[in-house]
Amino acid sequence: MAKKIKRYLITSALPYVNTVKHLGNLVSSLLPADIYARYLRQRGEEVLAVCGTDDHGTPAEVSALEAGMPVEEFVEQMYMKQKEIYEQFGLSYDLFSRTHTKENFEMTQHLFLKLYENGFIKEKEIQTLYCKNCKRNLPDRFVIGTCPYCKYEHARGDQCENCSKVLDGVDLINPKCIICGKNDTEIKTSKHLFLDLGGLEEEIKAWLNSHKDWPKTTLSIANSWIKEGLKPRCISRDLKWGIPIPLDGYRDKVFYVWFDAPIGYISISMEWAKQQGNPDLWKKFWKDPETYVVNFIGKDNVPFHAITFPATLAGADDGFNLANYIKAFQWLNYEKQKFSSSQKIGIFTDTALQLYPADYWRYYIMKIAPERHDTDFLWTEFRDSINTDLADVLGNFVHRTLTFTNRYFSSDVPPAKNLDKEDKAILAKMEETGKKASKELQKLEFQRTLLLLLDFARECNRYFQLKKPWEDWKNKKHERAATTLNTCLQCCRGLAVLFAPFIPFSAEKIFTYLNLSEKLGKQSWEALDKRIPEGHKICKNPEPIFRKIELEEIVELALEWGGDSVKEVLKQNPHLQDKLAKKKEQTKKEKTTIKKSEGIMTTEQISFKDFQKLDLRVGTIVEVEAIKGANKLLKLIVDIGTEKRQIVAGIAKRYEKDELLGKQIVIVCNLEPATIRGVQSNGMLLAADAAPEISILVPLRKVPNGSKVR
RNA sequence: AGCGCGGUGGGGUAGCUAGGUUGGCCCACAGGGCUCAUAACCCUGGGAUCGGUGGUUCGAAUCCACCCCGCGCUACCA
Repeated sequence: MAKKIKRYLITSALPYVNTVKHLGNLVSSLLPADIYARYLRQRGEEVLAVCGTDDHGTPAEVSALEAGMPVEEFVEQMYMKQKEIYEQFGLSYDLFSRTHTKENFEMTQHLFLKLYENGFIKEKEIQTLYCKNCKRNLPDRFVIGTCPYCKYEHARGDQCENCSKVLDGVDLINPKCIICGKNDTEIKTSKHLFLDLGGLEEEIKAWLNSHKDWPKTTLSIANSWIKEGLKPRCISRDLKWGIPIPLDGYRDKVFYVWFDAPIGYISISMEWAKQQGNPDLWKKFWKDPETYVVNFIGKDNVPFHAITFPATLAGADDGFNLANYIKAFQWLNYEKQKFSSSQKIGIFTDTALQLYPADYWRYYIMKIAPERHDTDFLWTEFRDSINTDLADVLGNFVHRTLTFTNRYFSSDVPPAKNLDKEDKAILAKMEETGKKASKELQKLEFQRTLLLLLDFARECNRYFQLKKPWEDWKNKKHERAATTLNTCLQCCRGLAVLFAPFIPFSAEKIFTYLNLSEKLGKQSWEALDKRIPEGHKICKNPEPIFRKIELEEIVELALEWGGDSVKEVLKQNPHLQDKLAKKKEQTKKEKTTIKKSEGIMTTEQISFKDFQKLDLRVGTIVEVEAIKGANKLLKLIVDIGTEKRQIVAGIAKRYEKDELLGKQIVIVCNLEPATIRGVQSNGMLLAADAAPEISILVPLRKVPNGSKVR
């Protein structure tokens, strides 16, 4: 931190292109980067803030296949969509681009060749799978099959999620292509390229050690990688979608997505420079050591920003700046659950904008930003924060000041004469808040900054209340009331300046109502001694800045999108119960329809004979036991009449021992045995999979154990 | 199982890496005030054995040990 800072380069983790992102993605990298950038620009600093979509990798290809579109087109569309959403959120990047650009191709290939020249690229022959039917190589998750270790049948080509053993696609028993679902594969041997992280370990270690002030999240994850020792990582893939490898013998391969993605930060800066008409402009941000580089990321991204990307730059040895600060955020949960794109849990950025103004989201999620540990998005807290902090405290102070000025001083900023102790105190508090908050934000402490700002807003209300200008007016002490209101108007201006990075749209509104012509984006927190001149006309018809959120609204939203935090609210507000019941029914219906249309129903018919192959029988659960080392699995002993069967079921998350004991269930008796987590499973129970809910099928009436099911 | 994070009044949290006046803040709750304002704002109050046990210390929410509970990760999901 001792270095001289001339300018700032700010990066947000590049959002992956295949889906619309949720609030969790927003809070961990996109939004804080914007707030920081806005704050610095207000201070008059030279700032370059870049971001863009991460376009390559197999998930994009899979999504494109599902959508029935060429990858290129699909990715282009998703890029446009995401870009538009972020603009609506007020994210003020100097450029929001993507990684599928000419610039990124060039820079990625350039850095790779440097690494190659410097001896940090290793070649190794490995075996990979190829689907003869699709005529496609099957790296990583393009293939599933049975795990050779635990016999789990849906192990992926990179790892078995059941026993967590790291796999190679060729290890899988009965490997299947996920595109065509067929086992028409063959093993191919080919050479691949590896980034020799081990050779760069000392350099990375030293760099990490020189940054003890980084968030604990960043350091602990990075250090655990170091502790395990850095192994070579494969950076090539037998795919078409990606950046081609510029090396003989590898020209039919592309770079693995994690290699080219962070290089996007550089290439997007280059694109920006071109747009500025000065193609070399990016160099002062990336190559001048007096630039301060900050990465904003979620905790999953730490290895790439604290290990592999710096290793890439260090190994290329081409004068690129490494990050000076890596701000890693933990997870934002949604109503105590994990945000999940695949399971559609949580609020997504496009939906959010349809529900409430961007500033509402910006404010609340930064207020609860997971800076030190995971936090929860709760509808009830969302409403409380918006209503209390924004509407009551901030918005209402501004509104009462403006209204008073309009009514009693015919919209003129009244003169301030003979400032007393309290007048001076509140103005001093404003300047002090600016300085203190500035210090916090320079340390990237977002929540602490916000608390300081809010504290000042409360102080403003306290001041108004204490000075009672309405009383002064009635008692003909007009001059005194004038001084109070003048002071309040100065505070309104200060509040707008202070809150601007967090809620830019609303801050701008305040400036408009104050009828100020100066640029809000240029007002430094550390220069809050500027004053609106006496006699300045303010806007005549100010509206409340923030509309409050009704209780009913969030109850409905929680019902629609899920959320337990409103349960307590409902208990206390029985009149909302009816609404709940009706809505619930409706949602249920909708959900069922969705499931039906979404679920892939097979069109392939089977004969009755085929069906008869299944030996389904009723049994009673007589024993239940947790399986050590597995948090989803239970070992069940089921009495099926002729014998007691041991089966393993992945239901531990939803079922307790007591709920299961003595219940009759249906099991598949002639399923081939499997060993799961070291425990034999001789059959499978039937249950409806409505993730995350699991509902076990039971016979409606009691029947003898062993009864056949058909 | 390993790793990470957490367990603070009814809810949400700060503090805890540098241990020391009455454990801070927001919401909710109770009482009061005010009426300029979006039924807002202001004041006062009740309420916590700081997950448990043991230890270090003159002194621990804060350090150490063990244990219990929750969550997450171990997958290129922020």
